[in-house]
Amino acid sequence: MSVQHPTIIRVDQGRADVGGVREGVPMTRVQLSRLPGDLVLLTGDGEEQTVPLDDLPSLVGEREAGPGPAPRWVWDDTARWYPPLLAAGVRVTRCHDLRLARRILRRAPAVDAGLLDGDDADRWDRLGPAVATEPTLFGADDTAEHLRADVEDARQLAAIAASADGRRLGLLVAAESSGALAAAEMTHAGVPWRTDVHERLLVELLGPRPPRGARPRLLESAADDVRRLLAAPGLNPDSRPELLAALRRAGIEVDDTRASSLRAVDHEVVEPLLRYKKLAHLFQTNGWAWIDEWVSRGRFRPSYQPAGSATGRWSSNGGGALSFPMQVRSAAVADEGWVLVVADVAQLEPRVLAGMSRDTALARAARGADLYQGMVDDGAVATRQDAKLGLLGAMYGATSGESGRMVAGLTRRYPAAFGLVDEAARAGERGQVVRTLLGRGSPALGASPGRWQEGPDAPPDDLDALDRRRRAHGRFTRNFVVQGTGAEWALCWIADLRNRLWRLGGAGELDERPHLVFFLHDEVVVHAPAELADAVAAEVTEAATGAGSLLFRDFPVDFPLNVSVVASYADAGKPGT
DNA sequence: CGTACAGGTCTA
DNA sequence: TATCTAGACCTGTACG
Repeated sequence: MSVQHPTIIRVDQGRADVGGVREGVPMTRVQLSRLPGDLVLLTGDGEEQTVPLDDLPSLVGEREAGPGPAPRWVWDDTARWYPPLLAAGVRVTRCHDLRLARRILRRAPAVDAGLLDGDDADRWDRLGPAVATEPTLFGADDTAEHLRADVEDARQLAAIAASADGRRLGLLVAAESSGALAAAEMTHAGVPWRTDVHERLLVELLGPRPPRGARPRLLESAADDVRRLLAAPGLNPDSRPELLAALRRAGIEVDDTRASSLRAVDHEVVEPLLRYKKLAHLFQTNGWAWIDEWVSRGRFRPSYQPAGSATGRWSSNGGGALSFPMQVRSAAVADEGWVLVVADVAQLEPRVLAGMSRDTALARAARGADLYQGMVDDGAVATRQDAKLGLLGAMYGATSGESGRMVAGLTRRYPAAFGLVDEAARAGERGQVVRTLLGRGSPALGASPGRWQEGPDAPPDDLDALDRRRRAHGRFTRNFVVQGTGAEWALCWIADLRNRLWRLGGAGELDERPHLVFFLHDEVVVHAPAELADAVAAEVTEAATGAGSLLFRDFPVDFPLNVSVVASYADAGKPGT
């Protein structure tokens, strides 16, 4: 029934091990399909087997333990299958996430979409991400019931094999699937969190925890100061109209109540008002209620959604992992005898741009720890700040101002790199699809999840609006190729790192060994026994090198890391980008 | 009454 | 002469 394709990803340099695929060793694929009545259908190697859902963890655990190589588990959604396995203490080496892979293949320009048609194709297309819930073996949610993983797997493998971009798409799908494993594992393990430290911080800044619905004491006193200085006794500072009116009455002319606008005003109310806003934000987004909801058993467990944004970057739908505020990072503290190894890539996207455009001049500037300084040393720009402005302008599509002027000058110096983003922008303006290095396609012009996407009044009839829209889409596609390829680099990085950490030692479960606890675009946090700190730091660095050679093969681009070994996340050194 | 949006603040 | 990318999430307010 199942079609066997040896999906071997050749790794040309380094020993990066993205999908857990070792060179030359064909992997056995085992497809898991949910059947009615709490049953699971296992297929693969031409065999079929039906087992009760409850038996799955032990079955998977045995295959993972050996003696032979662990299979690649093929399932509809990692977020649906993996949390229960983790809860049962079972770690999986490799998988193929059919939902994520299908989204990639559906949009990939290099894939023949017809090869993805067939039984239940529309249901596969509509499959949304499983919501992270309690790690029980499936709830009442049966949206994926009856979907045959083996049938879909065969379609996807055929589509990849037939594509001119097959090697790259194969790598992308493997990396994406590994990322999904890492995401589930990070939510499972969680960031070590000292609630007592967090609460002490809250009490210090806000006062004791107030009863439900009330403001904490120091927040209320900031509000009182504002009311007094504006002579507005009943003012609710949370209400924009009220606040704006009160400011005007006091002779303060501002168009909005943003902190940056207020800072420009010379008036004694500014200080308490800014203080109020800062404290209110802390109270509302990372206060006691946040602890209640997102911290359990000493761990902060945000939920990640791999490829949640169009570019392939992860998004988050709970816990706010994407805006993990600096202010409370001091509560992220390693366990006794353990450390946090925090690593982030310096200037990821400019480096990725140098690699994908094979711009030798920019790659030369990227040699070393500071790409912007490299551009200065190269004589391309006068200052580091100019280099940064120019590069960011090129990647974001700046046309005016200081940034826009820098772009013009740098285009002559780095024609390949700047030409690549320019071409992506022009393609987007023409309404064409662009792709990342590994072949992820951008959403079509009308289909972007924007505010105007559909409805009878969708196409603006005036030409100005239409033109603005096309240019905005051009800026989007311009950024898409770089941000998306950056996301692919990061995916390869954590996929490889995840396996390196597992091999690093220990015999226990995932959270008894060095393991990933946090990932955010270009930064990772590993929780590890103190005596393994140096080894972890080395693996993090080697994984970064491996990711570079996976993406750019023989074209040399440096990806230097800032690595800190710390007790508390707040102590991690973060040199500016 | 519930939902949608606007405006704000945080992140890379 | 001008807003230069991608997100989450909170509140108050307008709307159906």
